[in-house]
Amino acid sequence: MATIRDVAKTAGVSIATVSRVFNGNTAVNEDTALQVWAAASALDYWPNGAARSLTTNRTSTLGVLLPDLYGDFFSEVIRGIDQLAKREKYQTLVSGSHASVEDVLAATRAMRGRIDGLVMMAPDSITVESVARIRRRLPVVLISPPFAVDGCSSVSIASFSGARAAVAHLVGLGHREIAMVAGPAGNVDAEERLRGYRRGLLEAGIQPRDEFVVQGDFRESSGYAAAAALLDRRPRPTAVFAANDCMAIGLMSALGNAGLSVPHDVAVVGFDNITMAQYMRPPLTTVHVDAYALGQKAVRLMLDTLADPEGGKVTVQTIDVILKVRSSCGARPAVATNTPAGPETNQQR
Amino acid sequence: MATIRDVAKTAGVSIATVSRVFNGNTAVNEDTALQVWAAASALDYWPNGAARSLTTNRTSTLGVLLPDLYGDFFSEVIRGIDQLAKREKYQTLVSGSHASVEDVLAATRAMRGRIDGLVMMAPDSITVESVARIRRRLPVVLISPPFAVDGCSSVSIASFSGARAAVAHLVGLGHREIAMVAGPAGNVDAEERLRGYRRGLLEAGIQPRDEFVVQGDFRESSGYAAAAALLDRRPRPTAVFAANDCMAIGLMSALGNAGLSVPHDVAVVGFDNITMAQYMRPPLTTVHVDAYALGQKAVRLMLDTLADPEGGKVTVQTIDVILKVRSSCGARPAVATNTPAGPETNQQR
DNA sequence: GTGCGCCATGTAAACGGTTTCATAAATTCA
DNA sequence: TGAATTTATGAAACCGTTTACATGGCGCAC
Repeated sequence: MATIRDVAKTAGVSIATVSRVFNGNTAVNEDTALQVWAAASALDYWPNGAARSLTTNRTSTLGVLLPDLYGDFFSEVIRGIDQLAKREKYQTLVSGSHASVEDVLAATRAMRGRIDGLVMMAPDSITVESVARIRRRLPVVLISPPFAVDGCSSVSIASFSGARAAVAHLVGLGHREIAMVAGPAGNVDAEERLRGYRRGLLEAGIQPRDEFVVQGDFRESSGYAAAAALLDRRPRPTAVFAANDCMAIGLMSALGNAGLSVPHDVAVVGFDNITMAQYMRPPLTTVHVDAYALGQKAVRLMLDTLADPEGGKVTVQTIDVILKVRSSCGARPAVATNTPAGPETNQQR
Repeated sequence: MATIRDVAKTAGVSIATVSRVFNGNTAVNEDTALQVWAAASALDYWPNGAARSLTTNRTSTLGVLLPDLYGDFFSEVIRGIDQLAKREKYQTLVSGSHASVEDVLAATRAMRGRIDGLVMMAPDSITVESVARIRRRLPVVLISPPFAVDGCSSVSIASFSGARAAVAHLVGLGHREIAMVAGPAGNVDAEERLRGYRRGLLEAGIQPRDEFVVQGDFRESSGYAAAAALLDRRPRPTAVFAANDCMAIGLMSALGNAGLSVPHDVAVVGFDNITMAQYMRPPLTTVHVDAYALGQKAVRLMLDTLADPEGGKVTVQTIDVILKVRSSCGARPAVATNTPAGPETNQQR
């Protein structure tokens, strides 16, 4: 493995000159530079990243911490992060499945000295204190955080307004008995969506009932299970809003098995607009979340923080969501035409 | 930011002792160690990764290069990689969207000194020479490579046998006019699946016809477009094998729009078994590829390579695939019962 | 009681770069 | 032509670790 010294010797210059050629900020004689390039190329030399970050105190790497790497949603977030980071000449050190606070702290410790900043979607159980502690050593940007942290920019999903819009839409279609499959307790977005659901009802002059809210965990199986509970309720709900698409899909599956037709017997609305949503029969009406933009915005905020060291400028952003009306809510005929190719998806492989 | 020197001073020992405490391989007096831990914790100290890798020449980081980060398939590969890497105390430096050889070389350059090994799914246009050049400085494990490279272990998908099985299954259902929507030229898996398709036909005593093969690009829109071409053929195919699920989905969509029923008028079989496949109506018969296992195996091979430095033991593995029969092929009634919750999926959020 | 070995610890030299500062050569200007 | 300035380069310090080697104290056998 050739080092800067080897290149210097081959090119007949000092290591300082080689360094200057590779960094390009200080003037170097053109001929000299050419010789250095030639030597470097002959030896297949490229500066060692670790050594470089040791002196410069910069790594050109962003840490990314996610609770999971599973499924459409996170996959898109990562893609957004990776793409912008790459464009800005940053690498991404990714780590998934951090269930506990201890996990998160261990992961950030392991990253110490390897990253310039941390983009984090923390587990629900995270505490302000832990994040503040990480923030003391590193710029941190939070995705969908349960609380504000001094010095941390963050980007959230407009869960509240999305849920409210979903409910308002159902109300507009004539529904009064609207149930909800909620997400896991402690999860910010789950709670915001629940809050939005209640607000939506109130705004329509409908009193929310506790027995119309069934607790789920964002997974399909919990949506499936929720159906049984909801079908027992009297009066029986004529519409169900699920806190995410996976649960909505499980719910629809269970409703179908119970011999009920969606949306005729029960209307269903989800949240997230994962790729699958449009392929359901009937296609799922849902609240669209641009996960790719979410990832991109997080990186953008990180770059801002990095550019303005200790500037203390903290930005709190929200990703807007929009109701994507398909057939599962009954607004359009249940027998939908097949989606034409292209417009809604272009997944590869 | 506290350094090892600060800790040494606070604990009243030398930096060597602190280092020993943190590495735990050399004996240190228990009381001394306790003092060091106390000092470290008080100062919130943890060894700087860059400095450490500079001396040890190890980074505990694996580089991951993928052509894209989009969709179910890659998302699962990454998850498999991340999970095993994490368990083995490695971090993962991920980079997606590398379309050209130049891109790949630039990415590996940028990773120099930051990773111990590289797990790579190279773009189709990659050359043996480029990979060999990377291999000269780093352990490399290839995913689905178009060729063997000296010193590189690799893991491939059993595309050939999967395709053959898919065709055999269609033949078994009585089909003789079986068409194919092929993947992009130059892609190994696409070509292997085409080869398997042809072999499957020959084994059934059917002469493959070139006009029954329509070129696609793995994207849904190309599957959609392929339908028109195939419906013009005389005799008209009674079954179509698509080189991946996305194209199969596009194809089904187009067939539906053309007023044809799947599987009654045309049977369809895909490849990959992406999450969506089971939700199609009719649910898509496809060749299941365990992308998660693919990622895991790649890391396992990398760990082997790393453990046996210059041992030269090169392993070439294949991920077995298995035909997942659902309804789109006509083997089961097209009016499928809805999937019960859980068994086939458990996606979160 | 002397010598030997072992254990715990400290000293200092790497590791591969960047960057400050000094210096020599080349250029400008009066 | 000589001083002043600019330009190109080199020498050396430094970044935060690990680790080979040195050292000193202590227990043990003879």
